[in-house]
Amino acid sequence: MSRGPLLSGYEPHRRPRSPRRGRATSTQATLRDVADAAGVSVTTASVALNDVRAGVRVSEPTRRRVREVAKRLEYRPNSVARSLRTQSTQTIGFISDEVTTTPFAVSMLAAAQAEAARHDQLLFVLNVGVDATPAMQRRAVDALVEHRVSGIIYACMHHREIDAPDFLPQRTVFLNARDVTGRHRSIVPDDEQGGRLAATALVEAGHERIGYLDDSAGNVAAPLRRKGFQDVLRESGLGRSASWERSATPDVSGGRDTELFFDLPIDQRPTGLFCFNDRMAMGAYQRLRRLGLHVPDDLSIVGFDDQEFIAAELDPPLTTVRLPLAEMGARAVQQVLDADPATPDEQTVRVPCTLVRRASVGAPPAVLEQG
Amino acid sequence: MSRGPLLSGYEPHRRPRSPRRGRATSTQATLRDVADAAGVSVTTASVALNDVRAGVRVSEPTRRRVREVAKRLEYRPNSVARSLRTQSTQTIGFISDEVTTTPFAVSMLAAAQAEAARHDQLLFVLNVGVDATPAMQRRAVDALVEHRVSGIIYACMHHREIDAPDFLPQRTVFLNARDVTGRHRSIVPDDEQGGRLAATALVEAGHERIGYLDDSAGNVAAPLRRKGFQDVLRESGLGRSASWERSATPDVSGGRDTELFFDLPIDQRPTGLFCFNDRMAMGAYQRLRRLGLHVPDDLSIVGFDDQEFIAAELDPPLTTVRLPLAEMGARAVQQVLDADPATPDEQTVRVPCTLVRRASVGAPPAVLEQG
DNA sequence: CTGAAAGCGCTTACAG
DNA sequence: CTGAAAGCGCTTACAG
Repeated sequence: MSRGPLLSGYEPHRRPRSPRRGRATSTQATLRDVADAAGVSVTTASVALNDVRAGVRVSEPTRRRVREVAKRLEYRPNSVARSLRTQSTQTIGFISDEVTTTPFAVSMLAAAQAEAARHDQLLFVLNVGVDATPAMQRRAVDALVEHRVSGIIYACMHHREIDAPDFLPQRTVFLNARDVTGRHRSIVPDDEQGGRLAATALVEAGHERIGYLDDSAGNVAAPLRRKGFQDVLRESGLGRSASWERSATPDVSGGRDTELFFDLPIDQRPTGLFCFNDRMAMGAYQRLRRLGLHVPDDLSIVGFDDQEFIAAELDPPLTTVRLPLAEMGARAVQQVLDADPATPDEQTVRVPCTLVRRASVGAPPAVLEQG
Repeated sequence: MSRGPLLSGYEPHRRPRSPRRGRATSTQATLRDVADAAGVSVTTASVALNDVRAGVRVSEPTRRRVREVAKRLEYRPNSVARSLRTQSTQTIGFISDEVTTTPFAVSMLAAAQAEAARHDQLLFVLNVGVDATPAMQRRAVDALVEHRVSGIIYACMHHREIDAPDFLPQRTVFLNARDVTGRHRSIVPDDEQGGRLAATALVEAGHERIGYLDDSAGNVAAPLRRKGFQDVLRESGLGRSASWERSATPDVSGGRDTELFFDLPIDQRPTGLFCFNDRMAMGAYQRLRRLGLHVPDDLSIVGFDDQEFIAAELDPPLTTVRLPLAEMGARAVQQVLDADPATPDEQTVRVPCTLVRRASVGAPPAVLEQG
């Protein structure tokens, strides 16, 4: 029954309505077109194509015929009509606080989209700046609500805490941000556990004096990472010294321009350093280089983020903690689609980080061992 | 007329239909709800809210009343219904060949979304891998077509040439890719002009022997950049030598592991180097460093891409050519929305690159001048 | 197994 | 200036 390609002749429409129908150009075939061409009712065509109660609702030959016609006419169901009828668009809104703008956290988006596709959902992606006014945010949310998305994911580039505005629909989940009102579910990385990972990597390599280059910009991740880091040091019975801790802007210049501990007597300086993020670590590399020092011979370094094009490309490649951004993105979609609201104590999901071992961690300098 | 917040009482629905309507929870108000509460017909409510022929179609007092009620009920028009009726979803599909996955070209997406918002359009974002089979691509396109997007943007991470599959709707535009069938419009960066920019920067700094580290991976941008580069050298009356040209994989290792020209006699080596991209330039930095050489004192370097977190963060910061990704993304949306199909010779839009001057270009080493 | 009918929530001629 | 009616393209009781 292959009567040639695209839009070949079939029985003319019985439909008397629009005279515009020349069918010359590529008007999309409707379900009615299919039904007419197959000689069945629209009801039957619908059922046949959707396989509702397959085999019993519609006879197999009819089903086949409808499907063949649909194929021949290149029928594509109109999900707009379907959505209106079923009161369900297969659609999720993804609002981002710059994640689409900054390469940094884009894997959240990619993973969210992939997970959405797995559930036959499409993603509307909307970028509002970090500095968006409430009015701008509201406009973004409204656009999504008007399109009747089944839920909204509000994603942030950096782990943040947010006082959720009240114009957000019930079915909103925060991604890489925690809603402090507790009204919405939140998915965040487990920064504290990540900090533990970093410290552990250094401790296990034999370091006993470990410094920390902290963030001075007030990221909510900072105290968490620091806590995990310090807990491990304490549990390992290692000392701490205020002179081993520094803080700076969380970027390359922060890492490069911060004076480290090389003014300390050689037997009192840290032999390992944990940096709040990879960019600071990159800056620390640059500073060491200017000092004629080497990683990891003179100083072992652990970063945070496993940032693409940085961590793996540094010389030597950086050992770092990887944020579970992809998993977080996927989880966000699952949460949005998940019917039952989480119990209160499950409102915040913390996804664990992983350690990526590369070449920036080595044993402590031998000369210092005996110091 | 502020009768309290959300869903406060108004005249009960005359609508006898669904008994499900408890209105207890947050059911979205419909236009009919608004009309009932305002004591007008649905027609009038629609016209009042949409400002059709403002002032003449509906009296000002009526208009105001309807709007007040709409506000009180937190009415949000249902664009699904509107789309079905008007046969126009305000929606564009953005299919990406990994752009959402790789931080690299994400600004195309961000700019496209911003431009779309400017036209009251929402973007469906879909990521298909570079290695997606035709069947997978088709599924992505179908999903978009079923949602009746008004057009599709097919974005590629790297400048490519594509033989457009025939299942793409007419209104598709390629972004960062050229459709070789000529059936669709394409927006690409002007790599040749970018190559000219790079060469010019070096020539103007006084370099007379300029090397090129080319891409060996077959990127379509490579011959274009090389041509622009070489044209400028020729026009400047500078010589060329095969021994000044190398090619390697377009990443950090490619730049780092390629032997440059330091085996040549000092008065015959290039004093400037143009790298196919920033990552190769980053690799070249690393190699020079191992050789104990400095940028730009020993070698001036120009990259390509102005890649975030790399170009500006290198030590010294890299002079490079910036791809007009944001402008390209915005143009793509304009093209999709643009009713009149371009004339054949306008099928491909080439957007110019810009030079970003930083610190990796200096004068040629003095010692070599006299060579 | 099949079809006629209602209705999702809008917009837009059309008639008053 | 206002409203009743049709219809966008589907799905889904409901009745045969």
